[in-house]
Amino acid sequence: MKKQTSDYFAKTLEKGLRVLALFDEDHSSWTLTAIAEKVEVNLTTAYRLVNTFLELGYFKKDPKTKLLSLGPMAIALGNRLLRGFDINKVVEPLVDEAHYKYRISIDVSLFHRFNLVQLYKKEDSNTLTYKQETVSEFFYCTAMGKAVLSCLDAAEQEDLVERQSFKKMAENTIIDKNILYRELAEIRKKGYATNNEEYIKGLIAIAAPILRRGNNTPLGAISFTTTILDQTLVEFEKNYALILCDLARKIARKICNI
Amino acid sequence: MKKQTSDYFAKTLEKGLRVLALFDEDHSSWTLTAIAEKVEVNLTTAYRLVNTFLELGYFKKDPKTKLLSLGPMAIALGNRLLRGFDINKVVEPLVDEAHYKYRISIDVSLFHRFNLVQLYKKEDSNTLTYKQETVSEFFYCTAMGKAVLSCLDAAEQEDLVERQSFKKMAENTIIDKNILYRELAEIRKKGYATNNEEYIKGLIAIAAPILRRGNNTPLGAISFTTTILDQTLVEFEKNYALILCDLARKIARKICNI
DNA sequence: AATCTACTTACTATAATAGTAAGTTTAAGT
DNA sequence: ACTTAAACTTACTATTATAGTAAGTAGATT
Repeated sequence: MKKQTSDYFAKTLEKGLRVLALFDEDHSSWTLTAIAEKVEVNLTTAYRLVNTFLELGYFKKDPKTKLLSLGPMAIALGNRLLRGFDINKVVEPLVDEAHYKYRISIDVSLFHRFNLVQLYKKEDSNTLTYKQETVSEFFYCTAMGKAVLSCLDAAEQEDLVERQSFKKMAENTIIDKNILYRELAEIRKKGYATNNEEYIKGLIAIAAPILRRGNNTPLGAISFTTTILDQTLVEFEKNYALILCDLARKIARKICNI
Repeated sequence: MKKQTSDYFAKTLEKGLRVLALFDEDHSSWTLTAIAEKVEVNLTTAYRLVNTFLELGYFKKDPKTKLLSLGPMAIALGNRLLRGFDINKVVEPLVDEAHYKYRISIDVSLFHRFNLVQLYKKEDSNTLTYKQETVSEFFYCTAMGKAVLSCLDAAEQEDLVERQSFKKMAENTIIDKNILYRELAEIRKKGYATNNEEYIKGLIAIAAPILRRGNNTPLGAISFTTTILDQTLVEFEKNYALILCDLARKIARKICNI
């Protein structure tokens, strides 16, 4: 969080966006009270925001239950936002191609303000899957997170590591900073990171950083995911590590200018 | 446009949403001045809104050109909005299935406040395509528009017809209201509408209304689109009209409660 | 160097919003 | 059917955020 007390910051807009961001596939409807609580605004303020969304067609309200959910205009906006993002035009076809060729679950995220923001995801429909956060702060226990961490300079790396919760997510979660630092050094040499059931039991992944051209700072990361029911991590690495790193470089080359 | 002078309408939020909605695949970057003009706000106001989006990560700004484009948070929002809309969960698989089975371009839109808002689209990648608006007010010259018009009651139908511009979009565009009314009556009987190069030269389509259960008012429409390079309208109708109407009914059955 | 254009900042009157509190509706329990 | 509680809606104002004017700055172009 920054200052945001500047003369040039529209607070009402920020609150509105926070309301809008409450809605996702697991939370497709909300009560007014819940919105007011989550966004931390007065009930009347929440009412005004919600009413604005209703008037504009972004929300709809069940007349009986008063439950609020997204309306047609929200979809139109969602469509536009995804298509209006120039990177998507580049990343989508590359990811789709690899997905159809190798039949694996692929995920591309951008590194942004201490978060990994999901840009594009392609899942194999015949495999187990897991709920992916669109904005995640789990750098210490995910392949993508470690991939990004590994190629930050020392100061930034430490800064980000210090922000981690080091909560034990699964049996293999690394909760010792020193072990993590050692692994990060190795990842940097190898060029890609692994997730050996460190986030969710049974879930394994490999991920490579997508590097900015020139200064080699991480722009984001790409990961391949599967489960131990399908193959072992060793097999997975042997089969796909090269392809993964190659794809990461391809994407980096195409989106030099962000 | 409604009153919107109510105590319970957040004007700043509305303006912000108007700014956000400027971005789409054809307009992925804007100058501040252009935004101020389009949204019809003072330059300073535009600056404040834009700055808010920048602070929050929804926009990014090219430091050299000052051009504004969407940032990672906008993608995250786009993803959430599309996934948070419960109807999508129902419509997507049905449309995808039909698309893969018949290899045609399918478009599902919702009827909302005198507009058709695109909900989901699946295009055949090997055919010619056209720029599709996510929100369109062309009811008189599109198959989906006519499909929706055809099943409104007399008063609403007239209301909506009166709102049309009747601009000559292509050679076959219907610009005579009486001819349109006659065609709408026929469409109602047939159960689906056609577009015989009335919107864009070479583009043909068939569309069926998606009807609310119970009162039979139109909730939206579904269309199949192709070009005259691929088949004639007569062939297209013969091949797909039944499938189309069937799919419309299937979707209607699933989304009874919106 | 001069000029133009587009962006950024400063300042303040005005209009928008936050918050309190008082209605109102709806649902559930008696 | 009546009572109560919870959630939503509306009314009212002090306060604050925002709009708009205007001045200043940076970058590009001549």
